[in-house]
Amino acid sequence: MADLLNELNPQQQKAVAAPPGPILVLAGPGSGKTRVLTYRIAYLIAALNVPARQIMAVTFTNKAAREMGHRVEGLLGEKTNGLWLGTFHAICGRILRREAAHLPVDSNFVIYDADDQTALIKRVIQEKVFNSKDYNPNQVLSRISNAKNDLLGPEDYPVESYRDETIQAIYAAYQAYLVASNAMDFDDMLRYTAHLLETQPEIREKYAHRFQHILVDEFQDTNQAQYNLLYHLASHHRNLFVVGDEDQSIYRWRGADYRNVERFAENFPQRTTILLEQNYRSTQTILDTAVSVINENPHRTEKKLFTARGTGKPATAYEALDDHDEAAYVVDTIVTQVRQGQAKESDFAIMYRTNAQSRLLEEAFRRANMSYRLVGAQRFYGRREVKDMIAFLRVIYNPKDEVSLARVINLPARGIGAVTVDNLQKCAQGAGLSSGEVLLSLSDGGSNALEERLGSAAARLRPFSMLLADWRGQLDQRSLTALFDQVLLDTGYEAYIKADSDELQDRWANVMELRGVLLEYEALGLGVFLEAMALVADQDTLPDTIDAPTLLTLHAAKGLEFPQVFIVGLDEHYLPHSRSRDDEEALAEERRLFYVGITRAEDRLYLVRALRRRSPYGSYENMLPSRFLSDIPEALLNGRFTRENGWGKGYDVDQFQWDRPYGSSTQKKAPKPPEKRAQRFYPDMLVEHPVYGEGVVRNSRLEYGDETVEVYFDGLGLKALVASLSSLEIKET
DNA sequence: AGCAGCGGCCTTTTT
DNA sequence: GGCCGCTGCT
Repeated sequence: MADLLNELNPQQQKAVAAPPGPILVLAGPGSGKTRVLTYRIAYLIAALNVPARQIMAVTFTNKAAREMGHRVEGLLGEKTNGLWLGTFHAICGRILRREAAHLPVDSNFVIYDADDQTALIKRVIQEKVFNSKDYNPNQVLSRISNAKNDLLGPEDYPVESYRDETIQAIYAAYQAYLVASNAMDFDDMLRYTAHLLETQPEIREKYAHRFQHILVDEFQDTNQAQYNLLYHLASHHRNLFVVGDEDQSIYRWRGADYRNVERFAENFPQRTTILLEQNYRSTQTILDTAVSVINENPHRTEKKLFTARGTGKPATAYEALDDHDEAAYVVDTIVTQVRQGQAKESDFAIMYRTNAQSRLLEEAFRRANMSYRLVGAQRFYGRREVKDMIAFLRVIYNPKDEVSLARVINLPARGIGAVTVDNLQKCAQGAGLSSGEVLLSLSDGGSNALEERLGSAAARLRPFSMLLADWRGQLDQRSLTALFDQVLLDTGYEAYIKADSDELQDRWANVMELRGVLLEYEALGLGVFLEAMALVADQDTLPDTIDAPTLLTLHAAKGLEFPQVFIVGLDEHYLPHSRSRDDEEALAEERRLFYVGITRAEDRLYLVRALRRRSPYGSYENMLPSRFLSDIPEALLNGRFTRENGWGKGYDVDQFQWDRPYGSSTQKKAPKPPEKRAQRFYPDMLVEHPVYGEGVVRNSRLEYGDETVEVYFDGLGLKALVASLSSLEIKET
């Protein structure tokens, strides 16, 4: 074990070998946070002989958990049986299923994801609210989510207005539906666990005694519920080892509160605080760039970040003509370096503020015939066909699941329309049952009363009710994949999904891929499979084996590192995002997001913006450079950013329709005149540009009343030019 | 009941 | 530009 400590710097050693007790590690980016956590776990097991089963380590992503597990096993040279290592939600799931007797749901509860929540809240709003149009489902959900993160139930929901009263009523009904569906959402998992530990002393004692040591990663991003449950879990041994960095707190919108760091200091006055300031990841120039950005944030304890990695190259500043050009620049830079053998594809990451920004990049990569890894954005599990099949399995597993039942009851269409569904739901409500239970009882012809109440709906529902009962009967008799195949067969889902012509056969391939995943859970059972489906995000399933650049949001980039990093979309309204414009705290968080992005880079950083880009609503808009760019000293940049948009037009905030609350249509944009211009440029034409010189047209398209021409210039690569503005001359056709 | 066509509305980030 | 929900036709 002694040699284990030798691999660490003095500060890291101090943290890893700290005597038991509350420990707060404040760690700058790239300072070996994960390393400290893994070594600490190994140290506890190997040096202090703490049984692995008495250690709990909490991370924010499954990927981080998995990695940490591997690393600990690597250090110890053996399996760590009994160690509780996982995300907050996974660990809560484990506790909640064991302690379901104390919950309003049973241990077969299902977890509702964002889509399920939206479906349910829409239904509640429709049913409960007179002027349902005034209540945006996502807004209401976020209010409910905030309340839950603060451990407030419907009855505690703060009411200051009539609108609040309505939201409170929606919250109450939403919660009642969840319970009736034997379901909970992500926030409930934390809230129920915190509540259990707080109100059930024997449960609290059980876990607080068991877990001698609790370790937490990304502590700055914990919310109130998470803090509370940690506090209770650590209430007996008080060995709480937390690692965090307030400058990397980027989940405030999800209830995260970096003041939990202060709270920790207050609740555990005898804590040890350790600072990790040496960076092992980036060049000094990259660190300086990051610091110049983050230093502008108020109320933070300044850290001196230093590295032994040398000065390095200044960040490249690139100002693209438009968003197409931006994507072309990124791909081109990567292609050039790869071709010249200076780098390999997987060295690169491209980061952006919103998922939607990946589209143009993906297209550019595809055009260049280069593969890429796209993190998140519901790549697989968000697909309709995948969610459909999971919904079937969920209803079979838990027939009370109203949201999943509503999704599949008429899928593919089997003559059960809105009226029939409505009848079923009313009947169920009248009988104090769930819709699924009514269906099951219908299938065995048990209750005449129910049948009578259903009336004509009974006949329409019977075939599906028989199917459902049949599937349920098979649940314990046959393998999961056999059941899956049976559902496909009975529903004719294959023909249905293949009939959807526009997306080729991909959809069916996804269904089969899901079947492949299910195969891995044969031994573990449907419940484990469904929980994994709910809690395992797409980014956790990415094969990191392929040699390709990674596309990801700035949020998803936290905790990762790459030799070369592009941060694109460095324009006002994107970073900082326009939704944060009027809120100082939110703006500070946008800045931290930028900081997180910069500090992912090991060797090279590219800061990219575009003079004009497509707004979320379709039209093209002139952009202003991100305010954060002006905080970076020019000496740290190779290249520079203009201070105004490049189109001579004055910048006018009001031209951004996505800034204005919808509904206030005072300045409805005049529809663009459908000015039809003839296309002048075609692929392979030889053209001359006053600045770039001679080039070959790769592609050209008419859009938004103008012609966008992609021209390949020797030595410069691909440029996207706007024909009417760039005085391109045709030299040869 | 189901489908096509249309208009309004919307997009931040994720376990 | 794209989704979703509504409407009106079959």
